[in-house]
This record gives sequence, C-alpha cells and structure tokens, in this order.
Amino acid sequence: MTVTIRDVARASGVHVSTVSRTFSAPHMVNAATRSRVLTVAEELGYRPNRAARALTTGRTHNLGLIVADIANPFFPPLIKAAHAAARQRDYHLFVADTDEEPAAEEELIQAFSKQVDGVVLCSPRSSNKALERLAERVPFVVINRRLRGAATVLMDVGHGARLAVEHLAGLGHRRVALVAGPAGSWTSDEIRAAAGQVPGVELTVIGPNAPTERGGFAAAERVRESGVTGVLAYNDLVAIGLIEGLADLGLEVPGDVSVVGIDDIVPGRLNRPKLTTVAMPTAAAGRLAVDLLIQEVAATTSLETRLVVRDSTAAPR
Amino acid sequence: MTVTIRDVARASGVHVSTVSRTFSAPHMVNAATRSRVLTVAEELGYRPNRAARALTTGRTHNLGLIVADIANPFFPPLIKAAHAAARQRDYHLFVADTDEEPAAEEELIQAFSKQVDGVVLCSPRSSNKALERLAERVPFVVINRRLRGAATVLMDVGHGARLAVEHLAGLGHRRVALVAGPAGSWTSDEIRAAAGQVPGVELTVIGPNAPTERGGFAAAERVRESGVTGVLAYNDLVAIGLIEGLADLGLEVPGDVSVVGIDDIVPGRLNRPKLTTVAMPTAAAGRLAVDLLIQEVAATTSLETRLVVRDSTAAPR
DNA sequence: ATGAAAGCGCTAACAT
DNA sequence: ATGTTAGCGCTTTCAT
Repeated sequence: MTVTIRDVARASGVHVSTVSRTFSAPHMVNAATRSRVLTVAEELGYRPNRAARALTTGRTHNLGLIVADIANPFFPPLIKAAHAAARQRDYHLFVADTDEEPAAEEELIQAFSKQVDGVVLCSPRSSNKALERLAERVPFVVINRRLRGAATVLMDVGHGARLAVEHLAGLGHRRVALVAGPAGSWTSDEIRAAAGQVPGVELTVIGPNAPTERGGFAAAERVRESGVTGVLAYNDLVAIGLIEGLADLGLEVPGDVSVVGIDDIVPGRLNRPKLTTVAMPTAAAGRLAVDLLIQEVAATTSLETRLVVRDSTAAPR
Repeated sequence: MTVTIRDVARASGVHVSTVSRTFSAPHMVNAATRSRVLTVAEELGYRPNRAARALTTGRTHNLGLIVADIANPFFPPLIKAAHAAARQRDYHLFVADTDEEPAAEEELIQAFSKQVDGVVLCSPRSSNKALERLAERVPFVVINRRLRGAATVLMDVGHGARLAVEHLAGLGHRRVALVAGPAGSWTSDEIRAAAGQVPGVELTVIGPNAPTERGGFAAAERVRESGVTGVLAYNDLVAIGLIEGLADLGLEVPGDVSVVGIDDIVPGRLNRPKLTTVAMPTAAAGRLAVDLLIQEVAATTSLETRLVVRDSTAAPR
C-alpha cells in the first residue's frame, strides 16, 4: 500500500536506479525520462522514504535541538528560528526538553545519535568532559557555552550588561545593584564582571538568587535596604518579580527605582511598566546554530546583544 | 566506526538474530546469552539504529507535532507536555511551525509521513477536506478542531467563558462586554454563544478584533464607550492589551473595570494586575494527543477548562 | 534457544 | 543515459 521506488519504476518502464536518480541526482537523467518518472510518481503519490535513504547515504536530513525547558519564554523564539532555518534547507527538527536535568542531555544525545546529522545543544548543564565525549558520537553545536572542539554560538551578555549599566549611569544613577543569578552560572559571572567596570557607578551585588520571578520578588527587600536607585537584574523574569516585590514595599518603577532586565522575553514586553532590557539574539543564535551544523563548520561565534530602552528606567528622583 | 549489530554478534560469538532478539524480544533469548550480549554491546557502545529498525518493522517510534507558531505563548506548554509524554514511551518528537500558513500544514505532514508513526496537529487552518485527504497518508490527532474520522482533542472554551461571565455576575457586574476575536474563529463563536447565556447579565459584543495585544489595546475606547463594568476578552493577549489601553484612558483594572482573559498564558500570570483567566488545559491536551496517537485510539475528547481568579477582577464601584 | 536467509526502500558503484 | 548488483542495519520467518 505504501508506494515505493519499485512501483514507480515498474509503472514508468524504467529501472529503480533511474527513479532514484530522478530524485537525488536529476541532472544525470534524460529530461524526457525524468519528466515521465516524475509524472508517474506524482500519480502514484510516491514520496521518497527518507529513513531508507539515510541508511545508504548516512545522512538523515534530521537535526536535534535540545533545550532545558521548552516552556521557558527564553527558548521558543530560538526554537522557532532554528526550525525555520532547518526547514529552509529541507531538514526536519527533533526538539527535546531536558527539564533542567543534566543527565537527560546525555541520554537524549545518545538516543538521537543515529537519527540525526547533528544536534544543537542550548545552555548545556553537563560537564565539559561529558560533552567532549558525546561529541565523538554526533556532531553538535553548543549555544551559550564555550567548548573546545565543538562549534559554539555565544551571546555577548557581558557587553549587554555593560550597556545597561551605562544607560543607568547616563540617566544619572550613581548607585546601582546587580540582582545576580544562581551561584555557578557562567552568565551571571559574565554579567557581574562587565557590569562592575562602568566608571562612576558603584555596583552592589545582591544574590545569588533563583533565576525566576520568585527570585526577583524575594530580592526586593534587599534592594530597598541597599539604597540604590537603579538595578540590573539577572534576567527579565527576575526583573519582573523584583518590580512586583518593590511595588509591595511601596516603591515605584521607574519613579523610585529603575530596573533593567536581560533577555527580552515576551512577558517583559507586555509587562507594565514595559521592561527596559538587554535583548539576547536568541533567534539569530538558533538560526546560526542550525546553519553551522548543516554546513559542518566548526566556528566560534559571538553574537552582539543590544539594549532596548522601554519604560522601566528613568532618571533618579 | 559506527558499531552495528554485526559487530556485537561477532564479538559475543552469536548470530545477529540473537543480538537483535536481545534488544527487541529479550524473553526469547537465554538469560546467560542475553547478559553476555548486553555486556559486549555495552563495551562496544552499541546502540540500535532506529531508522534501520523502522525499515523492517514499519514503526519509526517518531511522532510529529505541528503548531501554528512556536513562539506564541499558548503553545510551548503544549509542546513540552507532548514531548514529555512521547519521551516516556520512548518516542522522539519532530516539532514544526507553520508560521500560520495553512499550506505549510499539508506540506509538513507529507514530509513527515514516512518518518513518523503519527502527527499531532494543533488548531489546524486547513480545510476539513484537505485534512481528511491527509489522514489517509498518516494517522493523526487534531487538537482544537472537530474532524470526523480523526482522533480529536477539544478544550471546552464555551464552558470556561460561561464560568468567567458567571464570576463577573457573582461579583455584581450586570453589564459585561465580550471583546471578541477575529471573524470566522471557531473559538470566538463558541465563547460568544456561551457567554451570552448567563442570566442577569447584559452582554455587549465588541469586535471582531485581532487576537493580539494590539487588538485589545485598540478596543479600549469602545469598551469605555459601552459603559460596561466587566469584560471577557478573547484571550489573554487581548486582555493584557486592553488593560493597557484602559490605563491610557485613565481607567483602572480592576477598580474601574474588571477584565478576564482566556488561555492562562505565562505573561498573564506575570502581568500587573495578575490576570483572572480561563485556564486552557494545553498541557493535558498535548499529553493526551500523544497518548491517543501511540495507542492508535480514535476518540473524541473534550477537556474541561477552569476559571483562575487572580487580581484583574473585583466588584464594580 | 539459536542460526540462516530474505528483504524493508533506497543509493552507489560498476557495467553497458 | 540507463541497467545491474550489492549492500546500509535491522527484523523476521523458517529451520534446526
């Protein structure tokens, strides 16, 4: 019932190899034959079986994409862009969610290995050692992590953090707090290092904090105590939570304190006040990762971040 | 370099078929042999090639999931849940985005057909006729659309809409507006029909509107003119936009007007005021759709919706 | 319980 | 330009 290359061959009076060539190397077959085969194939509703093809060619035309949490607003734009890039080159995309479990990364890569030509791994939690071992099984590109031997797509958060603090400084803020992320976070360290280098600004680090709305909410009290007039939050979720916590303490944003987030996720754009934030080029990262994978180039790329000024920052009182 | 069943057979001194059975029908092989094979396989780092297996069995252990827009906050929880359900049964999930293009649905289903055991189609835009035709190529289950012959997962928005209006009525609102969705939307019609049936409430329909934040924002003026004290919005995005538009007109939520949304997306939970909304069981729908697909049951299911009362509703002034 | 052999749908030399 | 043939890695009769 499923129509194969053989059926098409029989019906169009040529051999299977000719049919095969019609699809995978059209230029090698006579125009007339080709069009006949194509017509018959169309009539029969023939579609090449990619899995069977993969068996001989060794290329599946599938890619895997592994993220920590599909439902985290940070990832969907990345997934969407990766999908679009894959689609454009006629690749299909497996998407997987590790649920923040480092062990799941390894397991998923293993499980994918025979079925994909490569995998995109976002913000991996596994150790470098584990990743290097996995790299032998399947080509991959890593987003948001430096890894020798693998193609890497980085987003320059440090630069963005610096831009954010400079923006605050430009508005007249002299005392700024960094509401940091979780301990051991590469990103958080990057942000901290860069944010501390803006002249004329005294930076207080508050944290570590959970990288969530709750984390931000909980930090509100300490932000007030610190007496700062401006805040850079680890990410937008933290910023949103913080704004809410501040409101509960009777502090208004941006009237009493200015807050800038990082990531530029949708909820931040919809928030009130609309969040000033460091936009992470997640879509570009997803697209680029897929392109690197398909073209098998082992480059290390650093993507620019930029500051998006909206309504949560203003000059201090 | 890639280790196959043959390598394992050689190294453990048995025939390939025994190795095969060790993995696909363990009970058919002697315990001692089995453990030896397993040990050798482990040592060699052997992993069965699923694509090759699919060629003979006809089952790929892959599923496809097609949504209109991965980045729309409505979908990620559904995708996540579908992935978890698939993973649990050792299935892999292709995820695809149609970018709201009806034609892409058909194309994607075709492209997937040989590579998956079934596909989950969310809120399809294609005609019933087109879908029925596609159903012959590959089993699928549809979410949010009635379709004869295919398994169907529905979410009972109508019920939720009614709950929402009753909630408003219970708070004392007598004049309520429905800020409707786009013309021709099945969901919008369902909502409208159900919302109109609450006794003691005079319902004004405002719309059609774009199903976006901008759509809601633009409707604010007409909401004010209508003189209602309560509003049910087509979805959370519209509700959020509306709240913002109302604020621009000097109207506070819930002080001056109560607003309830539909969907229960993340940005609504983070919004200020936190949105009262009709929670759509998207995660349950994703999970169920996958289960239905794997078990090949052709059921029509209607999932309950429920009202989540948060801070955007209160008694009228 | 295990072996032998055929074949899933396709591609890729190698012929002609 | 097209036909022939041998697999790709695996499962599955059918034997033994």
